[in-house]
Amino acid sequence: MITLAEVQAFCTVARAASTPYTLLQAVEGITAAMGFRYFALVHHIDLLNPGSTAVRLVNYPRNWVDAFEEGRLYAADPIHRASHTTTIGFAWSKVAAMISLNPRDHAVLATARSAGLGEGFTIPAHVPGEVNGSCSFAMRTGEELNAEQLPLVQLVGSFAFEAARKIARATIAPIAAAPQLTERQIECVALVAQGKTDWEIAKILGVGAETVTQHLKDARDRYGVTKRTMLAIRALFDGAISFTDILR
Amino acid sequence: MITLAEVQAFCTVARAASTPYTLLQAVEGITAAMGFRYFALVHHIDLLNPGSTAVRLVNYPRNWVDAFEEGRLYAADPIHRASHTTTIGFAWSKVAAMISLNPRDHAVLATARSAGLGEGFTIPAHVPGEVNGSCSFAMRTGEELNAEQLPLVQLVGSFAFEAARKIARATIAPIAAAPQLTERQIECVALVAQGKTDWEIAKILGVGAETVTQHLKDARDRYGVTKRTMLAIRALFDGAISFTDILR
DNA sequence: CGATCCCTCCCCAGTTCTGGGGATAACGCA
DNA sequence: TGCGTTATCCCCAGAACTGGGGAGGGATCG
Repeated sequence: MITLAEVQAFCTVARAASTPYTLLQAVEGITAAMGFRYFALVHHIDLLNPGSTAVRLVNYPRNWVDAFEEGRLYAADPIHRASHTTTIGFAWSKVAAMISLNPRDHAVLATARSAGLGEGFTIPAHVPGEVNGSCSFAMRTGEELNAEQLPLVQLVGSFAFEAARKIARATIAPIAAAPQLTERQIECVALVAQGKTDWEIAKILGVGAETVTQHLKDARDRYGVTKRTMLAIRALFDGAISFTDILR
Repeated sequence: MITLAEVQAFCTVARAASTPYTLLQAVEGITAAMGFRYFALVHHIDLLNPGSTAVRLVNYPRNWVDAFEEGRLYAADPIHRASHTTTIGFAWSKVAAMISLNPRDHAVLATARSAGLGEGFTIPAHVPGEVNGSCSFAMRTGEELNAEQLPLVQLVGSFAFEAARKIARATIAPIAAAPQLTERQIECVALVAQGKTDWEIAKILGVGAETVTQHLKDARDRYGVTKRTMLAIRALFDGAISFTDILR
């Protein structure tokens, strides 16, 4: 049984880790200390740039990893799918109650079992605008989870993922400084992000359609982009608008 | 100083709570036990929107809540914005290092302080396809956080939010079940998010422009949207694409 | 006072999207 | 074998966007 003090120590180490290798060692250590055999700290795919900035620390059995990649299971993996429906960790044995499993899912789970993966616990990690991720810990086939310590396992998973995320993010070049939009421009951009046309935005704001067109023209200029889609995404990225503004 | 056992007890109670009131009482109790005075367990949505059934358990000072709603600060609240950039809890004093604060943000924070809200700690909660949420705990002005116990506070926040989410799930309309796009569709959407035209995307993918148009047509259909801007933002929100795919 | 910024409105030409309607071929699944 | 899904290509008409140009009024600031 792991203690809170050990978790806090791991937290400190993880937070200070500046390379994947440092973090990997820390995760290996705490995985064993928690009584687990395997871990997988991953972003759920990055189809466009595989490997580049995506988080990926795994010590699963080799034959399972191979099967996973060969079968392109990352998008369909039921554990990953289940992790997209919750904010806290869950035991793999509870997955059937979280999502509906199709025959293919059962096949995936069976393959995992035959590769030596037993019961596991997965902590989801989502940030709007980032590929979904998760941190999983697993036993060998036949061993049982210690339900008592699962809250601590969840903490470890959260800290581990955030540490990996920070390391991955550090490798990304900073984007150009965010220009300041005027209030009116922000209102227009927020409505653009909702898929409104210039005419609709004009009605909503109570001004002429040409005025809206002009505000968006100016806003595009400030960001140095030529498409309203890019405008919306840049504004979203630097916080000029938020998902909260857009989706209801 | 709260103990792990107390957190686990709260976890059990929260998990079993079936009404907002039961949960509210549990949260009130643990808030005090952790040495906090205030809590806010909320979905980040338009609070004034009538008929909204989102999570909302708050005991912040009355005058702050009023100012918050009157000024429609929920969308711009820097604490909420900061919570959209991380997977783990953070102290409010660290917000300036997480996002860039504009004059309006400083005004919001000043208003909060003058309403009696001191230092606080916020645990983000995001599920793909659902509105963002968070669980915050705050002290009175002048009191200090106990850094030692923040990991436990984070656990409490996570469990509390998930419990509230479960209670509200029956009544919350998800933004829409996140549809699964095909690989090709995702590639097209990612390039759309970069501001590329159909013709440019066609060149990049080495297919005809009509094919790209068709993929985007299909993708829009799956999300039930009519504009490519909305398509890009929805795909971004539920993790089909990410900012790192888009911005260099 | 002039300079600068913001909001408002207008015109125009060309490009790009969007929503209809088609079609063919490959693949896996039942 | 047939059925569904995916990827590829095609046509068209109308709506929407984009990048030029210009102009007036109000506010602020030095």
